[in-house]
Amino acid sequence: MNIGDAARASGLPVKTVRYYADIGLVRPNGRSESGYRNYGRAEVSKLVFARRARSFGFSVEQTRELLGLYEDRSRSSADVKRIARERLSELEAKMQELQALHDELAHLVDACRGDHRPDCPIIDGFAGGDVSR
Amino acid sequence: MNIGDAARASGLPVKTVRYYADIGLVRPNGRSESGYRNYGRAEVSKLVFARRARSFGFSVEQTRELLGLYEDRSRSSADVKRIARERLSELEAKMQELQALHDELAHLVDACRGDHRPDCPIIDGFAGGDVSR
DNA sequence: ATACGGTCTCCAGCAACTGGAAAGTCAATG
DNA sequence: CATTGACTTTCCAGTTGCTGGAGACCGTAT
Repeated sequence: MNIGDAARASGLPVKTVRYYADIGLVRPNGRSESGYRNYGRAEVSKLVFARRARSFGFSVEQTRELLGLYEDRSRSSADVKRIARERLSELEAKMQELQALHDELAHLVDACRGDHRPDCPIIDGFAGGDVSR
Repeated sequence: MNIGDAARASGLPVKTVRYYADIGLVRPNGRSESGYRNYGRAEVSKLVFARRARSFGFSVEQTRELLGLYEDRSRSSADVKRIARERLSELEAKMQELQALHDELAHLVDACRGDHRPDCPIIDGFAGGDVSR
């Protein structure tokens, strides 16, 4: 599997897959005779996982840590569990914020009549939003 | 309200609030005699909104567009509604992906015994993940 | 009056890509 | 078998969105 196929399969741009190979986040399986990077199923899974993690604001280093669990079978599973739990609670917080943003926008769309009057309530709706972190 | 208070209220670093002022994303209400930026309730709401939008991968320009709706009362509300709807469906897609990432991790934590054996199923769980964008 | 924390501007650096150039690879077609 | 065109390689520069630090000014409190 060449880089282009891996990119398509993982939903990442080729450039990014190459970049991840360069920084050692997701290394290819190996190289072909002519120097082409080879990717297999496992690598594509890691790329998908990385894409998801990155898209929710986990840094490359945090993503590397999670992917590290994938690789390092000598790590104790209690350790693995602890790290995964930490990330899980971060994810849950993120989900709440995402819900808040969604609801805010949905409410505003709802309240807006959708005609051509310039006093769309979307404008005023923002002011009352939740201010907590 | 000085920049520090606005930062605290919005959950953003002072540096970032200043940066947003510099690029005109969220401008302060005005300046004090001595040049201090002034922020009010409306500006803080915009900062919160901007923080949320940014934290879910909306670019500064997309965020600016959404905040622009807030400002530009001369824009037709149909236009406003259309843009907001587009963003809403993006948000819903993001929520699904976030749920998938969460479930993946939660399942793995569940399956992991949490003892010190090195063959924690978290490792194997990754390989079977969803590969769609 | 002096200490302190907050604020100002400016400038440099970082993270994570992203785009473009120049050259090599590979499969298919004339 | 030559050549076309898509794909890949490396390298390097540019972009986005902050982030840290220096040096100076502001504002309140002892």
